[in-house]
Amino acid sequence: MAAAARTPAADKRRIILDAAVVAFATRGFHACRVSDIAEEANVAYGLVYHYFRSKDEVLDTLFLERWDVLLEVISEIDGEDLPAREKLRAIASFIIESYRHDPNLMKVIIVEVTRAANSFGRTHLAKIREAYALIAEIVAKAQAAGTFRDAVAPAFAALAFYGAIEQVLTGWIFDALPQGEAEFEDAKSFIVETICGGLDAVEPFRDPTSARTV
Amino acid sequence: MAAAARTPAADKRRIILDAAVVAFATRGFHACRVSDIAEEANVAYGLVYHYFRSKDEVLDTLFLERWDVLLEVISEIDGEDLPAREKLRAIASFIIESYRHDPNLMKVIIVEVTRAANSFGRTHLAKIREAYALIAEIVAKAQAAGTFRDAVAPAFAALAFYGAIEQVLTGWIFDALPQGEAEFEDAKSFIVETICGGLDAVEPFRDPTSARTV
DNA sequence: TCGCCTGTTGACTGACCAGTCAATTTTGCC
DNA sequence: GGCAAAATTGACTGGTCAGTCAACAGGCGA
Repeated sequence: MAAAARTPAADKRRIILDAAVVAFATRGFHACRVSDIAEEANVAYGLVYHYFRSKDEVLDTLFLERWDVLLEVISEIDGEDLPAREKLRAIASFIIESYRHDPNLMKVIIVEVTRAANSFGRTHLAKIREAYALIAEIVAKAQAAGTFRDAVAPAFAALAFYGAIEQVLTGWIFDALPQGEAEFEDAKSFIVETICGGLDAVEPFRDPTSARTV
Repeated sequence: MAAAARTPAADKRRIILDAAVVAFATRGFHACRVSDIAEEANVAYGLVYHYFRSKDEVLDTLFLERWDVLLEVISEIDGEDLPAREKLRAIASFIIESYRHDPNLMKVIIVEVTRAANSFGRTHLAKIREAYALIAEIVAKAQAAGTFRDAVAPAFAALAFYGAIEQVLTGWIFDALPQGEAEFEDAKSFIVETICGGLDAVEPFRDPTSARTV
C-alpha cells in the first residue's frame, strides 16, 4: 500500500485497471463489486469513478486495449510472407502466449466479453468479428493460392479455428485441462494440426515436424 | 392466459421452465428478473418458488434436462457401427438440429452455462466434461483403429471439435452469421470437413461427397 | 502566503430484486 | 356438500451495490 500511495497520479488509472483484472477474474464481472476493485487497487471507492464513468467502462477498456493488440498482431502476421499454416500457427501462438503471460486478463476477456453473447459480447460484436474476418481472409487467400483446399467456406474455417483456440483456453480457465509449459506448446501444435491437417488418416507424406507416427 | 389458467397443475412446472427459456434468452440470466419469468408464464411471482427453490435452480434444471439428452445421444451414436467421421457428423448434426429446433434453449445453455466459466459453467463442469470425454473416446478409438492419425491428442481433438460447433452456434446466436436451412446443413459439413479433413490441400483422393473442387 | 486545481476519500442514497409468507382459491376425495 | 391438502397469489422485506457528492489533501504558480 505504501507503494500504491506514493505512485504518481497518472499511474492510478493503470493500477485500477490491473486491479480490475484480478477482481473480475476472481469473482466474475457480475459478482465483483466496485469496492472489490478499489480494495484490490488500494484506492478509495470513489477514485474508480474519477477515472471511469462506470463499472462497465472498466471492462470495456480492458477488452478494447487487448483486443486492438490482437487485431494488430493478426494483421502483421497476415502481412508477412509465410505459408497459411504458419500464419495460423503464429496467431494461435500469440493468443496462447497472451494467456501464459496474463491468464487473468485473458480469462476476463474470454469469459466476460468474447463468450458473453448477451451482455458485453453484444456490445463488442463488431470488434470481435474483425478478428474472425482477418482469419477468414488468410484462409481465403490460401484457398485462392491452392495451399488450402476450398471444401470449407473461409468464414466457417475461421470460426472453427478461433473456436478451437478459445475452447482450449477455456479448458485451462476451467481447470478442466492441465496447463504448463509443455501443454501450451502442445496446444499450439495440436490446434494447427487439427485444423490444417485434419484428423483423417490419409496415407501419403505429412509434414514430419508435427506428426508423430504410430 | 385463459389457456394457462385452466392448464392441469402438473404442467405448470413445464410452463414455467419454457417461459424461463424465453426470458433468459431474451434478457440474459442476470438481467432477467424472476418476475419476468412469471409474467412470461402468465403465473404469479410466488409460483415460481413453489416449483423451484431458486432462480438458479430453474437454470440448472433447464441445463441438466437437455445436457443429459446430449450425453445419451452421443453414447448411442458411439455405440453404432459407423466410421468415426460419421459419428462426429452425427454429433454435430444433433447439436445443430437442437439449435434449429429450439434456438432459445440452446442459447441459454451455451451462453449461460457452457460458456460461463465463472458462474454456472463451474457448477456443471463435470457434466460438461462428460461430453468432451465421450467425444475424445470416439477419437481415441478411431486412432487405435487407424482411421484417424494420432498426431493430435484425443482430448484436444474433442475440444477443437466441440469448440468449432459452439463457435458456429454462437455466431448464429450473436447474429454474426446468417442462419437458415441451407446454412445449418452447410455448417454440419464444414465442421466435420474442417476437423476431419483439415484445411491443407493434400493432392490425392478426398471423399468426393463433401469436397467441392476448384 | 494565498488560492486554485487536480486527485483523493468514503459515507450515503436510491433503485433494484431474490426470496418469504400469510391469505385465498382450486382440487380431489369421502 | 364439506373438508383437507395442494396450488396459487402478490404484497412485502431485507440486503446488496452502483453511482453520487461534499469534503479534504497537497502541489504549484503568483
